[in-house]
Amino acid sequence: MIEELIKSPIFKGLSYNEIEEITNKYPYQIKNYDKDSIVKLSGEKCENLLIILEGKVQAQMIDYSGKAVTISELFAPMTIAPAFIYARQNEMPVTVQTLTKTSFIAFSKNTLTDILQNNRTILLNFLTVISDQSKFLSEKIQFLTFKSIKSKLANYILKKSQQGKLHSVILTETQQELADYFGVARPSLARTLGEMENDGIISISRKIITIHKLQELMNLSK
Amino acid sequence: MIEELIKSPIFKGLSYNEIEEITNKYPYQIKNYDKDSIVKLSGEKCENLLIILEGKVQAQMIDYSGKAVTISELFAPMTIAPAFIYARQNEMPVTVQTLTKTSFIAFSKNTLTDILQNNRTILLNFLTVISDQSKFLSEKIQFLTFKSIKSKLANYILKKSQQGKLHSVILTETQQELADYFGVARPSLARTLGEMENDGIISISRKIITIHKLQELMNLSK
DNA sequence: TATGTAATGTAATAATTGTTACAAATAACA
DNA sequence: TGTTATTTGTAACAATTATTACATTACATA
Repeated sequence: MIEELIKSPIFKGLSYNEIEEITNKYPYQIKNYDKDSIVKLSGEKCENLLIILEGKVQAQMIDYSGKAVTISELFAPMTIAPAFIYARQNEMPVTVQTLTKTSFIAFSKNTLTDILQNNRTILLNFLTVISDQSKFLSEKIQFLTFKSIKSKLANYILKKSQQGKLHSVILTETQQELADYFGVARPSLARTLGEMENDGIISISRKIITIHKLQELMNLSK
Repeated sequence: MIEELIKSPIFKGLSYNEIEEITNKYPYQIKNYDKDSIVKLSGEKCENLLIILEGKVQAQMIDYSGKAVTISELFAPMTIAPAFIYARQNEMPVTVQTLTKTSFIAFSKNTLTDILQNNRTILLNFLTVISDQSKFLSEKIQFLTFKSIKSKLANYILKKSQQGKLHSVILTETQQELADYFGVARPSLARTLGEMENDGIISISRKIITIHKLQELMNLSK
Protein backbone atom coordinates (compact mmCIF):
# COMPACT_ATOMS: atom_id res chain seq x y z
CA MET A 1 0.00 0.00 0.00
CA ILE A 2 2.71 2.46 0.98
CA GLU A 3 4.55 1.78 -2.26
CA GLU A 4 1.44 2.96 -4.07
CA LEU A 5 0.96 6.01 -1.86
CA ILE A 6 4.52 7.17 -2.50
CA LYS A 7 3.56 7.59 -6.15
CA SER A 8 0.38 9.52 -5.36
CA PRO A 9 0.45 13.28 -5.93
CA ILE A 10 -0.81 13.79 -2.39
CA PHE A 11 2.00 11.87 -0.69
CA LYS A 12 4.70 12.85 -3.17
CA GLY A 13 8.00 13.83 -1.60
CA LEU A 14 7.50 11.82 1.59
CA SER A 15 9.68 8.87 2.53
CA TYR A 16 8.37 5.39 3.08
CA ASN A 17 8.80 5.84 6.81
CA GLU A 18 6.97 9.15 6.91
CA ILE A 19 4.00 7.65 5.10
CA GLU A 20 4.06 4.66 7.41
CA GLU A 21 3.95 6.98 10.39
CA ILE A 22 0.92 8.73 8.98
CA THR A 23 -0.96 5.52 8.29
CA ASN A 24 -0.21 4.39 11.82
CA LYS A 25 -1.27 7.65 13.39
CA TYR A 26 -4.47 8.41 11.46
CA PRO A 27 -7.53 6.24 10.84
CA TYR A 28 -8.27 5.12 7.30
CA GLN A 29 -10.26 2.54 5.43
CA ILE A 30 -9.29 0.23 2.61
CA LYS A 31 -12.14 -0.31 0.19
CA ASN A 32 -12.15 -3.09 -2.35
CA TYR A 33 -14.47 -3.27 -5.34
CA ASP A 34 -14.97 -5.86 -8.04
CA LYS A 35 -15.01 -4.98 -11.69
CA ASP A 36 -18.00 -2.87 -12.79
CA SER A 37 -19.04 -1.81 -9.29
CA ILE A 38 -20.47 1.59 -8.52
CA VAL A 39 -18.14 3.45 -6.16
CA LYS A 40 -20.00 6.75 -5.99
CA LEU A 41 -23.33 7.73 -7.42
CA SER A 42 -23.84 11.13 -8.97
CA GLY A 43 -25.42 13.36 -6.33
CA GLU A 44 -23.85 11.51 -3.42
CA LYS A 45 -21.99 13.64 -0.90
CA CYS A 46 -18.23 13.55 -1.21
CA GLU A 47 -16.88 13.36 2.31
CA ASN A 48 -13.75 11.30 1.93
CA LEU A 49 -10.43 11.56 0.26
CA LEU A 50 -10.26 8.52 -2.00
CA ILE A 51 -6.93 7.52 -3.48
CA ILE A 52 -6.82 4.66 -5.97
CA LEU A 53 -4.25 2.09 -4.85
CA GLU A 54 -4.85 -0.37 -7.63
CA GLY A 55 -7.14 -0.59 -10.62
CA LYS A 56 -8.96 1.73 -12.96
CA VAL A 57 -12.26 3.58 -12.69
CA GLN A 58 -14.45 5.64 -14.94
CA ALA A 59 -16.18 8.88 -14.00
CA GLN A 60 -19.22 9.56 -16.11
CA MET A 61 -21.77 12.27 -16.13
CA ILE A 62 -25.34 11.22 -16.74
CA ASP A 63 -27.70 13.68 -18.34
CA TYR A 64 -31.39 14.05 -17.51
CA SER A 65 -32.40 11.60 -20.19
CA GLY A 66 -30.14 8.96 -18.69
CA LYS A 67 -27.45 9.05 -21.33
CA ALA A 68 -23.80 9.20 -20.34
CA VAL A 69 -22.24 12.36 -21.67
CA THR A 70 -18.71 12.92 -20.52
CA ILE A 71 -16.38 10.19 -19.47
CA SER A 72 -12.92 10.23 -18.00
CA GLU A 73 -10.71 7.46 -16.77
CA LEU A 74 -8.81 7.51 -13.51
CA PHE A 75 -6.27 4.98 -12.31
CA ALA A 76 -3.75 4.39 -9.54
CA PRO A 77 -2.43 6.48 -7.88
CA MET A 78 -4.92 9.22 -8.71
CA THR A 79 -7.36 10.87 -6.34
CA ILE A 80 -11.12 10.93 -6.82
CA ALA A 81 -12.53 14.47 -7.04
CA PRO A 82 -10.19 16.14 -4.53
CA ALA A 83 -11.77 19.53 -5.22
CA PHE A 84 -15.19 18.39 -4.05
CA ILE A 85 -14.36 17.40 -0.49
CA TYR A 86 -14.20 20.97 0.75
CA ALA A 87 -16.73 22.56 -1.60
CA ARG A 88 -19.85 23.90 0.07
CA GLN A 89 -22.00 21.93 -2.31
CA ASN A 90 -20.09 18.70 -2.19
CA GLU A 91 -22.39 16.47 -4.20
CA MET A 92 -20.55 14.41 -6.79
CA PRO A 93 -21.35 15.59 -10.31
CA VAL A 94 -20.37 12.22 -11.75
CA THR A 95 -20.91 8.56 -11.15
CA VAL A 96 -17.74 6.63 -10.46
CA GLN A 97 -17.63 3.03 -11.59
CA THR A 98 -14.79 0.51 -11.58
CA LEU A 99 -13.44 -0.77 -14.86
CA THR A 100 -11.29 -3.41 -13.15
CA LYS A 101 -10.99 -4.81 -9.68
CA THR A 102 -10.06 -1.71 -7.71
CA SER A 103 -8.93 -0.80 -4.21
CA PHE A 104 -8.92 2.57 -2.54
CA ILE A 105 -7.60 4.08 0.62
CA ALA A 106 -10.12 6.43 2.20
CA PHE A 107 -9.52 9.20 4.74
CA SER A 108 -12.44 11.10 6.21
CA LYS A 109 -12.61 14.84 5.68
CA ASN A 110 -11.76 15.48 9.34
CA THR A 111 -8.81 13.15 9.25
CA LEU A 112 -7.59 14.75 6.05
CA THR A 113 -7.82 18.17 7.67
CA ASP A 114 -5.78 16.87 10.61
CA ILE A 115 -3.15 15.51 8.26
CA LEU A 116 -2.99 18.75 6.28
CA GLN A 117 -2.47 20.72 9.45
CA ASN A 118 0.26 18.47 10.71
CA ASN A 119 2.21 17.77 7.57
CA ARG A 120 3.38 20.68 5.48
CA THR A 121 4.40 18.57 2.50
CA ILE A 122 0.97 16.98 2.22
CA LEU A 123 -0.71 20.35 2.68
CA LEU A 124 1.34 21.82 -0.16
CA ASN A 125 0.72 18.75 -2.30
CA PHE A 126 -3.02 18.87 -1.76
CA LEU A 127 -3.20 22.58 -2.47
CA THR A 128 -1.15 22.09 -5.60
CA VAL A 129 -3.41 19.31 -6.84
CA ILE A 130 -6.60 21.30 -6.56
CA SER A 131 -4.99 24.53 -7.74
CA ASP A 132 -3.59 22.83 -10.81
CA GLN A 133 -7.00 21.45 -11.56
CA SER A 134 -8.51 24.88 -11.22
CA LYS A 135 -5.93 26.24 -13.62
CA PHE A 136 -6.65 23.46 -16.10
CA LEU A 137 -10.36 24.21 -15.96
CA SER A 138 -9.92 27.92 -16.48
CA GLU A 139 -7.67 27.35 -19.46
CA LYS A 140 -10.22 25.00 -20.91
CA ILE A 141 -12.90 27.63 -20.46
CA GLN A 142 -10.73 30.05 -22.40
CA PHE A 143 -10.73 27.74 -25.38
CA LEU A 144 -14.43 27.03 -25.16
CA THR A 145 -15.14 30.75 -24.95
CA PHE A 146 -13.36 31.73 -28.14
CA LYS A 147 -16.10 31.87 -30.72
CA SER A 148 -14.63 30.39 -33.87
CA ILE A 149 -12.60 27.27 -34.44
CA LYS A 150 -9.95 29.45 -36.05
CA SER A 151 -9.52 31.53 -32.91
CA LYS A 152 -9.40 28.45 -30.71
CA LEU A 153 -6.75 26.94 -32.93
CA ALA A 154 -4.75 30.14 -33.19
CA ASN A 155 -4.70 30.45 -29.41
CA TYR A 156 -3.80 26.84 -28.98
CA ILE A 157 -0.89 27.05 -31.40
CA LEU A 158 0.35 30.34 -29.95
CA LYS A 159 0.19 29.04 -26.41
CA LYS A 160 2.10 25.90 -27.32
CA SER A 161 4.72 27.75 -29.32
CA GLN A 162 5.24 30.39 -26.69
CA GLN A 163 6.24 27.89 -24.07
CA GLY A 164 9.14 26.75 -26.22
CA LYS A 165 9.61 30.15 -27.91
CA LEU A 166 9.63 28.24 -31.18
CA HIS A 167 7.93 28.81 -34.47
CA SER A 168 6.93 25.21 -34.73
CA VAL A 169 4.58 23.19 -32.60
CA ILE A 170 4.21 19.47 -32.19
CA LEU A 171 0.67 18.27 -31.66
CA THR A 172 0.57 15.82 -28.79
CA GLU A 173 -3.04 14.86 -29.36
CA THR A 174 -4.97 13.41 -32.26
CA GLN A 175 -7.31 15.69 -34.16
CA GLN A 176 -10.20 13.89 -32.53
CA GLU A 177 -8.89 14.59 -29.04
CA LEU A 178 -8.19 18.21 -29.86
CA ALA A 179 -11.65 18.58 -31.39
CA ASP A 180 -13.20 17.14 -28.22
CA TYR A 181 -11.16 19.52 -26.10
CA PHE A 182 -12.40 22.45 -28.18
CA GLY A 183 -15.91 21.04 -28.25
CA VAL A 184 -16.10 20.95 -32.05
CA ALA A 185 -16.47 18.27 -34.70
CA ARG A 186 -13.35 16.61 -36.01
CA PRO A 187 -13.87 17.32 -39.73
CA SER A 188 -14.50 20.98 -38.89
CA LEU A 189 -11.17 21.15 -37.14
CA ALA A 190 -9.42 19.49 -40.06
CA ARG A 191 -11.03 21.90 -42.50
CA THR A 192 -9.93 24.86 -40.42
CA LEU A 193 -6.38 23.55 -40.30
CA GLY A 194 -6.54 23.19 -44.07
CA GLU A 195 -7.79 26.75 -44.51
CA MET A 196 -5.00 28.16 -42.38
CA GLU A 197 -2.50 26.20 -44.41
CA ASN A 198 -4.01 27.44 -47.69
CA ASP A 199 -3.72 30.98 -46.41
CA GLY A 200 -0.02 30.38 -45.85
CA ILE A 201 -0.28 31.15 -42.15
CA ILE A 202 0.97 27.75 -41.08
CA SER A 203 2.14 24.59 -42.70
CA ILE A 204 1.28 21.16 -41.44
CA SER A 205 3.16 17.97 -41.80
CA ARG A 206 1.25 15.35 -39.89
CA LYS A 207 1.91 16.23 -36.24
CA ILE A 208 4.18 19.21 -36.80
CA ILE A 209 2.79 22.68 -37.34
CA THR A 210 5.13 25.43 -38.54
CA ILE A 211 4.16 29.04 -38.12
CA HIS A 212 4.84 31.22 -41.17
CA LYS A 213 2.86 34.39 -40.51
CA LEU A 214 2.97 35.02 -36.78
CA GLN A 215 1.20 38.36 -36.93
CA GLU A 216 -1.74 36.98 -38.89
CA LEU A 217 -2.00 34.09 -36.47
CA MET A 218 -2.16 36.56 -33.63
CA ASN A 219 -4.91 38.47 -35.38
CA LEU A 220 -6.93 35.29 -35.71
CA SER A 221 -6.69 34.66 -32.00
CA LYS A 222 -9.54 36.93 -31.01
CA MET B 1 -8.39 46.66 8.65
CA ILE B 2 -9.55 43.87 10.91
CA GLU B 3 -13.15 44.94 10.39
CA GLU B 4 -12.61 44.31 6.69
CA LEU B 5 -10.85 40.99 7.20
CA ILE B 6 -13.74 39.67 9.30
CA LYS B 7 -15.93 39.93 6.20
CA SER B 8 -13.41 38.16 3.97
CA PRO B 9 -14.19 34.55 3.04
CA ILE B 10 -10.72 33.57 4.23
CA PHE B 11 -11.10 34.95 7.76
CA LYS B 12 -14.81 34.20 8.08
CA GLY B 13 -15.83 32.70 11.41
CA LEU B 14 -12.95 34.20 13.37
CA SER B 15 -13.42 36.77 16.10
CA TYR B 16 -11.88 40.21 16.06
CA ASN B 17 -9.37 39.11 18.67
CA GLU B 18 -8.37 35.99 16.80
CA ILE B 19 -7.70 37.99 13.65
CA GLU B 20 -5.76 40.54 15.64
CA GLU B 21 -3.61 37.77 17.07
CA ILE B 22 -2.85 36.51 13.57
CA THR B 23 -1.92 39.93 12.25
CA ASN B 24 0.37 40.39 15.23
CA LYS B 25 1.99 37.02 14.86
CA TYR B 26 2.55 36.83 11.11
CA PRO B 27 4.23 39.29 8.75
CA TYR B 28 2.13 41.03 6.14
CA GLN B 29 2.20 44.05 3.89
CA ILE B 30 -0.38 46.71 3.22
CA LYS B 31 -0.32 47.86 -0.39
CA ASN B 32 -2.04 51.02 -1.52
CA TYR B 33 -2.76 51.88 -5.13
CA ASP B 34 -4.29 54.90 -6.80
CA LYS B 35 -7.10 54.66 -9.30
CA ASP B 36 -6.13 53.00 -12.61
CA SER B 37 -2.90 51.46 -11.35
CA ILE B 38 -1.65 48.10 -12.52
CA VAL B 39 -1.51 45.69 -9.58
CA LYS B 40 -0.46 42.56 -11.43
CA LEU B 41 0.55 42.09 -15.03
CA SER B 42 -0.55 39.05 -16.93
CA GLY B 43 2.30 36.53 -16.82
CA GLU B 44 3.64 37.77 -13.50
CA LYS B 45 4.16 35.10 -10.85
CA CYS B 46 1.50 34.96 -8.19
CA GLU B 47 3.30 34.45 -4.91
CA ASN B 48 1.14 36.29 -2.43
CA LEU B 49 -2.30 36.06 -1.01
CA LEU B 50 -3.89 39.41 -1.82
CA ILE B 51 -7.10 40.37 -0.07
CA ILE B 52 -8.83 43.60 -1.08
CA LEU B 53 -9.45 45.74 2.00
CA GLU B 54 -10.98 48.65 0.20
CA GLY B 55 -11.73 49.55 -3.39
CA LYS B 56 -12.50 47.82 -6.63
CA VAL B 57 -10.29 46.21 -9.26
CA GLN B 58 -10.71 44.73 -12.69
CA ALA B 59 -9.14 41.53 -13.97
CA GLN B 60 -8.82 41.40 -17.70
CA MET B 61 -7.42 38.93 -20.10
CA ILE B 62 -5.48 40.25 -23.05
CA ASP B 63 -5.34 38.24 -26.26
CA TYR B 64 -2.36 37.98 -28.59
CA SER B 65 -3.52 40.92 -30.67
CA GLY B 66 -3.64 43.10 -27.57
CA LYS B 67 -7.40 43.28 -27.22
CA ALA B 68 -9.03 42.76 -23.85
CA VAL B 69 -11.31 39.79 -23.98
CA THR B 70 -12.78 38.82 -20.66
CA ILE B 71 -13.25 41.15 -17.78
CA SER B 72 -14.40 40.58 -14.23
CA GLU B 73 -14.69 42.96 -11.33
CA LEU B 74 -13.46 42.23 -7.83
CA PHE B 75 -14.01 44.31 -4.72
CA ALA B 76 -13.49 44.21 -0.97
CA PRO B 77 -13.27 41.79 0.73
CA MET B 78 -12.48 39.44 -2.14
CA THR B 79 -9.23 37.60 -2.75
CA ILE B 80 -7.15 37.92 -5.93
CA ALA B 81 -6.69 34.58 -7.71
CA PRO B 82 -6.44 32.33 -4.63
CA ALA B 83 -6.23 29.25 -6.81
CA PHE B 84 -3.03 30.40 -8.49
CA ILE B 85 -0.80 30.74 -5.46
CA TYR B 86 -0.23 27.01 -5.14
CA ALA B 87 -0.48 26.03 -8.81
CA ARG B 88 2.72 24.69 -10.32
CA GLN B 89 2.45 27.19 -13.13
CA ASN B 90 1.56 30.19 -11.07
CA GLU B 91 1.70 32.90 -13.71
CA MET B 92 -1.30 35.20 -13.59
CA PRO B 93 -3.54 34.68 -16.62
CA VAL B 94 -5.00 38.16 -16.24
CA THR B 95 -3.90 41.72 -15.69
CA VAL B 96 -5.29 43.27 -12.51
CA GLN B 97 -5.91 46.99 -12.54
CA THR B 98 -7.56 49.23 -9.97
CA LEU B 99 -10.83 50.94 -10.81
CA THR B 100 -10.74 53.08 -7.66
CA LYS B 101 -8.20 53.86 -4.96
CA THR B 102 -7.54 50.40 -3.56
CA SER B 103 -5.72 48.84 -0.64
CA PHE B 104 -4.71 45.25 -0.15
CA ILE B 105 -3.29 43.14 2.59
CA ALA B 106 -0.63 40.73 1.30
CA PHE B 107 0.70 37.57 2.90
CA SER B 108 3.55 35.68 1.30
CA LYS B 109 2.97 32.11 0.22
CA ASN B 110 5.13 30.80 3.05
CA THR B 111 3.32 32.87 5.63
CA LEU B 112 -0.02 31.74 4.26
CA THR B 113 1.10 28.14 4.53
CA ASP B 114 2.11 28.75 8.15
CA ILE B 115 -1.27 30.28 8.91
CA LEU B 116 -3.13 27.42 7.22
CA GLN B 117 -1.22 24.91 9.30
CA ASN B 118 -1.85 26.69 12.55
CA ASN B 119 -5.44 27.78 12.15
CA ARG B 120 -7.99 25.16 11.25
CA THR B 121 -10.75 27.65 10.48
CA ILE B 122 -8.63 29.52 7.97
CA LEU B 123 -7.44 26.26 6.45
CA LEU B 124 -11.04 25.13 5.95
CA ASN B 125 -12.02 28.56 4.63
CA PHE B 126 -9.20 28.63 2.12
CA LEU B 127 -9.90 25.10 0.94
CA THR B 128 -13.57 25.97 0.58
CA VAL B 129 -12.83 29.08 -1.45
CA ILE B 130 -10.64 27.32 -3.99
CA SER B 131 -12.85 24.23 -4.08
CA ASP B 132 -15.96 26.28 -4.69
CA GLN B 133 -14.21 28.04 -7.51
CA SER B 134 -13.22 24.73 -9.01
CA LYS B 135 -16.82 23.58 -8.79
CA PHE B 136 -18.04 26.78 -10.43
CA LEU B 137 -15.59 26.32 -13.28
CA SER B 138 -16.55 22.72 -13.90
CA GLU B 139 -20.23 23.59 -13.97
CA LYS B 140 -19.53 26.34 -16.44
CA ILE B 141 -17.63 23.90 -18.62
CA GLN B 142 -20.68 21.66 -18.60
CA PHE B 143 -22.76 24.40 -20.11
CA LEU B 144 -20.14 25.36 -22.63
CA THR B 145 -19.75 21.72 -23.65
CA PHE B 146 -23.37 21.05 -24.49
CA LYS B 147 -23.52 21.50 -28.21
CA SER B 148 -26.78 23.28 -28.90
CA ILE B 149 -28.32 26.29 -27.22
CA LYS B 150 -31.40 24.15 -26.62
CA SER B 151 -29.45 21.62 -24.61
CA LYS B 152 -27.71 24.33 -22.61
CA LEU B 153 -31.02 25.92 -21.81
CA ALA B 154 -32.72 22.63 -20.99
CA ASN B 155 -29.94 21.76 -18.59
CA TYR B 156 -29.99 25.18 -17.03
CA ILE B 157 -33.74 25.08 -16.44
CA LEU B 158 -33.66 21.53 -15.12
CA LYS B 159 -30.81 22.30 -12.76
CA LYS B 160 -32.56 25.36 -11.41
CA SER B 161 -35.92 23.61 -11.02
CA GLN B 162 -34.44 20.55 -9.38
CA GLN B 163 -32.95 22.53 -6.56
CA GLY B 164 -36.41 23.74 -5.57
CA LYS B 165 -38.20 20.60 -6.84
CA LEU B 166 -40.55 22.99 -8.62
CA HIS B 167 -41.94 23.06 -12.12
CA SER B 168 -41.28 26.72 -12.43
CA VAL B 169 -38.02 28.60 -12.50
CA ILE B 170 -37.26 32.23 -11.91
CA LEU B 171 -34.47 33.64 -14.01
CA THR B 172 -32.11 35.62 -11.86
CA GLU B 173 -30.12 36.98 -14.77
CA THR B 174 -30.95 38.99 -17.84
CA GLN B 175 -30.95 37.21 -21.17
CA GLN B 176 -27.75 39.00 -21.99
CA GLU B 177 -26.02 37.70 -18.89
CA LEU B 178 -27.28 34.18 -19.48
CA ALA B 179 -26.18 34.34 -23.11
CA ASP B 180 -22.70 35.42 -22.01
CA TYR B 181 -22.57 32.59 -19.49
CA PHE B 182 -23.47 30.11 -22.24
CA GLY B 183 -21.15 31.80 -24.68
CA VAL B 184 -23.86 32.47 -27.27
CA ALA B 185 -25.46 35.55 -28.83
CA ARG B 186 -28.42 37.10 -27.06
CA PRO B 187 -30.89 37.00 -29.97
CA SER B 188 -30.04 33.33 -30.50
CA LEU B 189 -30.92 32.61 -26.89
CA ALA B 190 -34.18 34.53 -27.20
CA ARG B 191 -35.07 32.64 -30.37
CA THR B 192 -34.41 29.34 -28.65
CA LEU B 193 -36.59 30.30 -25.72
CA GLY B 194 -39.31 31.24 -28.21
CA GLU B 195 -39.00 27.90 -29.99
CA MET B 196 -39.34 25.97 -26.76
CA GLU B 197 -42.40 27.99 -25.89
CA ASN B 198 -43.92 27.38 -29.34
CA ASP B 199 -43.37 23.67 -28.86
CA GLY B 200 -45.35 23.88 -25.64
CA ILE B 201 -42.44 22.57 -23.58
CA ILE B 202 -42.26 25.66 -21.40
CA SER B 203 -44.08 28.92 -21.05
CA ILE B 204 -42.36 32.18 -20.32
CA SER B 205 -43.69 35.22 -18.64
CA ARG B 206 -40.84 37.68 -18.43
CA LYS B 207 -38.60 36.21 -15.72
CA ILE B 208 -40.69 33.16 -14.85
CA ILE B 209 -40.38 29.94 -16.80
CA THR B 210 -42.97 27.22 -16.25
CA ILE B 211 -42.21 23.67 -17.31
CA HIS B 212 -45.10 21.94 -19.10
CA LYS B 213 -43.47 18.89 -20.68
CA LEU B 214 -40.78 17.71 -18.30
CA GLN B 215 -39.94 14.59 -20.26
CA GLU B 216 -39.38 16.48 -23.50
CA LEU B 217 -37.25 19.01 -21.69
CA MET B 218 -35.15 16.15 -20.37
CA ASN B 219 -34.78 14.77 -23.88
CA LEU B 220 -33.50 18.12 -25.08
CA SER B 221 -30.82 18.15 -22.42
CA LYS B 222 -28.36 15.97 -24.31
C1' DT C 1 6.48 -7.07 -45.37
C1' DA C 2 1.70 -7.76 -45.35
C1' DT C 3 -2.58 -6.60 -43.20
C1' DG C 4 -5.90 -4.68 -40.40
C1' DT C 5 -6.75 -0.49 -37.68
C1' DA C 6 -6.61 4.16 -36.60
C1' DA C 7 -5.97 8.80 -38.06
C1' DT C 8 -6.32 12.26 -41.45
C1' DG C 9 -7.91 14.97 -45.64
C1' DT C 10 -11.77 16.48 -48.03
C1' DA C 11 -16.32 17.37 -50.10
C1' DA C 12 -21.49 18.19 -50.34
C1' DT C 13 -25.20 19.33 -47.80
C1' DA C 14 -27.94 20.37 -43.72
C1' DA C 15 -28.45 22.59 -39.50
C1' DT C 16 -27.35 25.89 -36.25
C1' DT C 17 -25.93 30.15 -34.73
C1' DG C 18 -24.36 34.96 -35.33
C1' DT C 19 -25.22 39.61 -37.00
C1' DT C 20 -27.79 43.51 -37.54
C1' DA C 21 -31.64 46.03 -37.01
C1' DC C 22 -35.71 47.61 -35.05
C1' DA C 23 -40.10 47.54 -32.41
C1' DA C 24 -42.37 46.56 -28.13
C1' DA C 25 -42.49 45.97 -23.31
C1' DT C 26 -40.83 46.81 -18.91
C1' DA C 27 -38.19 49.04 -15.34
C1' DA C 28 -36.04 52.92 -13.21
C1' DC C 29 -36.40 57.25 -11.69
C1' DA C 30 -37.05 62.20 -11.72
C1' DT D 1 -47.03 60.41 -14.10
C1' DG D 2 -43.94 61.13 -17.77
C1' DT D 3 -39.48 60.25 -19.63
C1' DT D 4 -35.47 57.64 -20.45
C1' DA D 5 -32.83 53.55 -20.34
C1' DT D 6 -32.86 48.73 -20.28
C1' DT D 7 -34.54 44.47 -21.55
C1' DT D 8 -36.97 41.52 -24.51
C1' DG D 9 -39.09 39.75 -28.89
C1' DT D 10 -38.44 39.00 -33.57
C1' DA D 11 -37.02 38.90 -38.44
C1' DA D 12 -33.94 38.47 -42.61
C1' DC D 13 -29.77 37.18 -43.92
C1' DA D 14 -24.87 35.80 -43.54
C1' DA D 15 -21.51 32.97 -41.64
C1' DT D 16 -20.00 29.11 -39.34
C1' DT D 17 -20.15 24.52 -38.02
C1' DA D 18 -22.06 19.75 -37.93
C1' DT D 19 -23.09 15.64 -40.35
C1' DT D 20 -22.14 12.08 -43.31
C1' DA D 21 -19.49 9.75 -46.31
C1' DC D 22 -15.50 8.14 -48.35
C1' DA D 23 -10.61 8.03 -49.95
C1' DT D 24 -6.01 8.27 -48.41
C1' DT D 25 -2.24 7.94 -45.43
C1' DA D 26 0.27 6.41 -41.41
C1' DC D 27 0.73 3.08 -37.76
C1' DA D 28 0.95 -1.14 -35.13
C1' DT D 29 1.91 -5.76 -35.10
C1' DA D 30 1.66 -10.43 -36.59
